[in-house]
Amino acid sequence: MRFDKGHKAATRARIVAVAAARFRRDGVAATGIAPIMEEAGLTHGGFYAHFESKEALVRESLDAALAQTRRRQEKAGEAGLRGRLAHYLSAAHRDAPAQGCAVAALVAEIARHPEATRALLTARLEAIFARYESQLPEAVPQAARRGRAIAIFALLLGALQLARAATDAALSDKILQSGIEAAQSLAATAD
Amino acid sequence: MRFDKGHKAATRARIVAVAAARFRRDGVAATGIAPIMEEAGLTHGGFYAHFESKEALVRESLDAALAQTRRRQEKAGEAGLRGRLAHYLSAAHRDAPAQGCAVAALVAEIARHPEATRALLTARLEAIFARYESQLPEAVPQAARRGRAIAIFALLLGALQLARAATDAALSDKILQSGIEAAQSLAATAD
DNA sequence: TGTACATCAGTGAACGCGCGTTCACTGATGTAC
DNA sequence: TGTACATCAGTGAACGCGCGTTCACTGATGTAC
Repeated sequence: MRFDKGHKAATRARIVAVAAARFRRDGVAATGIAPIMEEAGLTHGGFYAHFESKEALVRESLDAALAQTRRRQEKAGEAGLRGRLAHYLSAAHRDAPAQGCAVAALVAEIARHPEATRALLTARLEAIFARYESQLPEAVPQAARRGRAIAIFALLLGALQLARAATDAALSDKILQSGIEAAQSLAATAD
Repeated sequence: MRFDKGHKAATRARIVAVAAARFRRDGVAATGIAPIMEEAGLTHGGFYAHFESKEALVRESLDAALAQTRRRQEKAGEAGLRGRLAHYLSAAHRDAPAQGCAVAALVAEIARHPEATRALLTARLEAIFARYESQLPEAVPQAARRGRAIAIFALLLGALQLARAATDAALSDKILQSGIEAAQSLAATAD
């Protein structure tokens, strides 16, 4: 069969979207090419017409996932850093890893991936840090801003992971809440 | 052949030690039974005389890894919380995940594991939080102590993961340093 | 207008490989008689 | 003291399965003549 112009690009985008969700939900190593292609409505043989390797798909879908959550975070962050923190450490975010922050879901696994994938993540991290930094109150002095932004993001990411792993619901909620409070404290402290 | 009394227990401990290192270094999903057994000097067929399943080994080695690093952290923490933070976010810890904190290496992956494994991790997290809480300065009021301890650990864990993923050495060092400073700030703030 | 051919996204079978798990067997030693 | 047997940690081959990757092929449409 012959296809519409733009058909292949649409298929490719569908594969990336499926992969972005499944990698975050199940991890990269635990997710096969065949199940991804099947969920995209295709047979697995066609994969290599779109991507050079599984690792190339990892990079594409990591990028897509981060762009997706960035848009959502920007919206939540319109009301300031406080809204951004509450959004990141919400029960909804904890309970929907497939649609959530790819850094929280995959950073430890990607640290073991090839240089190219780690380099892409590093570039995206720089942008994330810059966004958090720009929302810090003016009272935080220039020299401390970048470090503070990094620490706040590390805290959010760690707390989200802990909250996801905990089997005790009360503890999980407590972790989220403690994370928000501590992040606010870090943002507000001037020294 | 017949073996010494205690031989089987020694073999079992060797398997657990190898697994504890490899799981932290490569992740659970990316580590096979056969390579673990081979590194322990055995053939893979004997595995099920020692463990009910791979998942049982995951639990045993998670426990062993946490007990090992706990001992090391206790030593670093003798000089107080400050020593503990510096030890956790040291370049040495970042560069040796196989011998480091199992929570930082595996929490996201374990969040996707069966209930029994997550429950074990949850119990160990409670103990970790309690240890951090006990080292907070007395100035931190009672009602805030537990949340503060949780947030500090989340911050350390997130910063260590970010530092491990970053390909830029200067950024990686900056992440560690920012984590230490922010954790100290969280520990010291009384409000 | 009608025929022949080129295009190319997707199919489906196959490649070698490692996975977790099972199981019949080995063989050195200890125990029973 | 000497023989027969029980023990059991570890071996090695095999199970079915899914992995990432390759490739000859399909078949509907567009283009050339």
